[in-house]
Amino acid sequence: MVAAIMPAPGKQQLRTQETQVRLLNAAEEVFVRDGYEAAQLDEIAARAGRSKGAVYTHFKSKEDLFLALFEHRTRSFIARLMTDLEKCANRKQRHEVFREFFVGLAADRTWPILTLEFKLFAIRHPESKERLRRAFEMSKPAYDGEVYKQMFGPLNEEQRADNDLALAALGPIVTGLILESYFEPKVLSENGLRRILGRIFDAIIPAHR
Amino acid sequence: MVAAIMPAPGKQQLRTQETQVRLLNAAEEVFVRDGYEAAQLDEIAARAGRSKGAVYTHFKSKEDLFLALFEHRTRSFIARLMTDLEKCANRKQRHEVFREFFVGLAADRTWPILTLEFKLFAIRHPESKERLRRAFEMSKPAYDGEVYKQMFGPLNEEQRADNDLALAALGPIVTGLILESYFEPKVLSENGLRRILGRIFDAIIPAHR
Amino acid sequence: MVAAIMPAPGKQQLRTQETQVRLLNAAEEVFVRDGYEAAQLDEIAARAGRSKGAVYTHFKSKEDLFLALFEHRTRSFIARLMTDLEKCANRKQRHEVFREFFVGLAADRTWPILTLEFKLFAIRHPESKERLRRAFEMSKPAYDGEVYKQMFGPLNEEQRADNDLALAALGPIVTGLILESYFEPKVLSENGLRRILGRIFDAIIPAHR
Amino acid sequence: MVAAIMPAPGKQQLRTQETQVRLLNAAEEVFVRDGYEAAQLDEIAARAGRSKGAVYTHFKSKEDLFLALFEHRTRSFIARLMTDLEKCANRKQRHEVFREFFVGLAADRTWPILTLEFKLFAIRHPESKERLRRAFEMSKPAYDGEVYKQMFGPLNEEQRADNDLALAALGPIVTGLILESYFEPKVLSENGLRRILGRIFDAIIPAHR
DNA sequence: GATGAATGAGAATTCATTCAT
DNA sequence: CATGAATGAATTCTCATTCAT
Repeated sequence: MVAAIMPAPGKQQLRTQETQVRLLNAAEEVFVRDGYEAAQLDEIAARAGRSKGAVYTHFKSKEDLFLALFEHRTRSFIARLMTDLEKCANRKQRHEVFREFFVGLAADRTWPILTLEFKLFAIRHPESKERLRRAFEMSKPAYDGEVYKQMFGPLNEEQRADNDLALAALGPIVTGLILESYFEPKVLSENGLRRILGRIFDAIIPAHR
Repeated sequence: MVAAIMPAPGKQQLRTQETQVRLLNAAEEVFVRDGYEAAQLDEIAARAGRSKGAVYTHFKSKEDLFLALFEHRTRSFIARLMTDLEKCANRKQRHEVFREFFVGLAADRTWPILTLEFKLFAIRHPESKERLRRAFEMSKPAYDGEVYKQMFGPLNEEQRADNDLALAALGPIVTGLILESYFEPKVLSENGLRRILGRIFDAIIPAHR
Repeated sequence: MVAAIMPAPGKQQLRTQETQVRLLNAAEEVFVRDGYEAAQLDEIAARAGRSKGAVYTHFKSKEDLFLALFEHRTRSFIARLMTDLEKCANRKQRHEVFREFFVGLAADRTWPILTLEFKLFAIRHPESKERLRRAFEMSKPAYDGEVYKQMFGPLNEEQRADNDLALAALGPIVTGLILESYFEPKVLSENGLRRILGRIFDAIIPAHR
Repeated sequence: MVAAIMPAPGKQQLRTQETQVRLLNAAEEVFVRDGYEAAQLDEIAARAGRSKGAVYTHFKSKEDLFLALFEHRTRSFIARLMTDLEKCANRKQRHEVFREFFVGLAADRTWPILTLEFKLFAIRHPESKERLRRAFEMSKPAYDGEVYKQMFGPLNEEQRADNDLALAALGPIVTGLILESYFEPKVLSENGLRRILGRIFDAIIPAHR
């Protein structure tokens, strides 16, 4: 949409854009693998096929890169979820799709671990509060407004509170379990993970009534 | 009982012991607050009222201190759980106590976050595999042998597998949720946390039959 | 000649090169004055008019800087000797020049002490064997091949062995005596040093036949 | 002789003395192997079967231990040489014994390397001048007075200067060559070392006239 | 005299960040 | 826009030295 009102990008701009994308992808790999603190800009740049300096052309600092990455991925994540939900014809289907979306998070640790790193960062860097808050707001819209109503129907106050609590718990539960499955794959295989996630989902998210 | 066969500790030994305890306590505070990477030995020493060098009298390195801390706390954790369970008269009580123990983890983020840091460390430092494995083994005995049988009664193979899966999931779930409640206390209050933990426990751990 | 086929070096490259040279010169001063262990990168950097970090841009470690310095100086040393020898018209002149080269080492302690430090380092850091060996090989070519024959003429096996022994002894003898003359300049003045070096040379290196 | 005027040492004193000896022996090993700077009091103490603290009961500092060691070994060295020389019946024999003593230094690197370390230390620690001077004086008496005359006979001024020069050179030459033979044993074997030392001795020390 | 816990002044090294080219 | 040399603050770890026991 932004592109629509802009002139076709020149070669320079394409390169710039490509660099951004490469840097973000490389950053994701490295931040997820090593954690925010241990991640080195050097390596991120190298993986992106760029030099350290290029990072600073595009991002103000390590922190900026990290937060930009999180914002970017959050946008995609939400967009994906919304797209999936919008395709649904009725509440039952939406419930089904949402459940599968949740259980399906077991398949790739990238997003959950990135989220984990982000929250640890947020807790430990209260200085950056403002931007963190904004980044975080971004991850919520799915639960507000129309979509919400369409998924859960009309709820009284208590039901609504319960539901919100459960929704807030879903992400963190995946994150905790993904980490565990990565730590002890034998005990918590991807399949086991899916099974337990399903059970939990069914226990805390009220089925389509 | 150990003390009975040992000579009264001299002043030297008392001081040594006190230093150890102080260092471990300080380390816990700092590692939990800042994470392994960002934690500074400097501050740990200062909080313990000792000099940087003293840390190295007692621990080989930052990593050694971290792992020693985890081992120490794991021992206490398991011991506490076992003690609680041993006081129980029957299976029903044991189930009750275990449930409360689990839900009660919501009260203090120290242990869950320490566990989280440990697992992140383990995943990211495969070099230390051997010691990590041993540290981790330490956290399991509660689920083996007598106690296990006394808690869950005789189980067929499938039930046993299911149960083990659920048990393995409990800790990570608390960790994920504690982190979230710390990150967004308004959405996930301690009380909300307890409620949702209870619901999850009941959903995945078979009730007393 | 090399310059002829290379593009004129940019300012960047010039500065880089200058930094290298400055660092090596500073390193030489400090390593020779203080010895490998006591030498501080801090001071080397300061003397070179650069920051500590700059050392690490050019060298992997203190050890790397030290060995690079030795390699560099060895190359110069050998090149100087070879140049001197190549100018000679006949064996007698070569013998003369070689003798003067040897005796002339008395004039500056830098090279002999650097050699001394290198050998002490080599003996005490067997881990670095491979690089040490290579560095050392570099100091030998003068004694092989053409030049050798041109200097000493045809030798039978025993003569050759004797000659090699004597050649191997020359350097260490200078080193030992330079150190002594530095330690006790009154007893072993530069002049005395030259005199005794001459006598030793004449005793162990067969004169022009 | 000192013992003669002292009461028989009590057990305490014996232990004290043993500790001293053990510490000096351990110090010698470690200083020779690692050099002054890299030598660790910890290891010296451990090798002596004592604790770090014990070193400080007997010596004021690392430097003190090092210098005490050098003084001690110098005394022994001189004593050994003097004893050997005193047994001789005539000048020719003395010359012979002295030559063998010199050449025989090839057999053990301990003393030459200790001397080397001492001289490097002296050059690099001019603060300790006074004590260093005294330690060094200790190593000269053999060349003064009676023994000297008995060895070399009456010399005119020039001969005397020449002789002193040569004598001053002997030690440093051994040191340089020992180090080399340790660095490159294949090129400079112990035997080669002896041969070359012999040649040099004969070239610079006037034969018995 | 001997011990070893504790100190604390460094040392090497790392790495985010800057900036001239 | 991209590079990478240079910076320098920060951090872990070392080790001679002290001192209460």
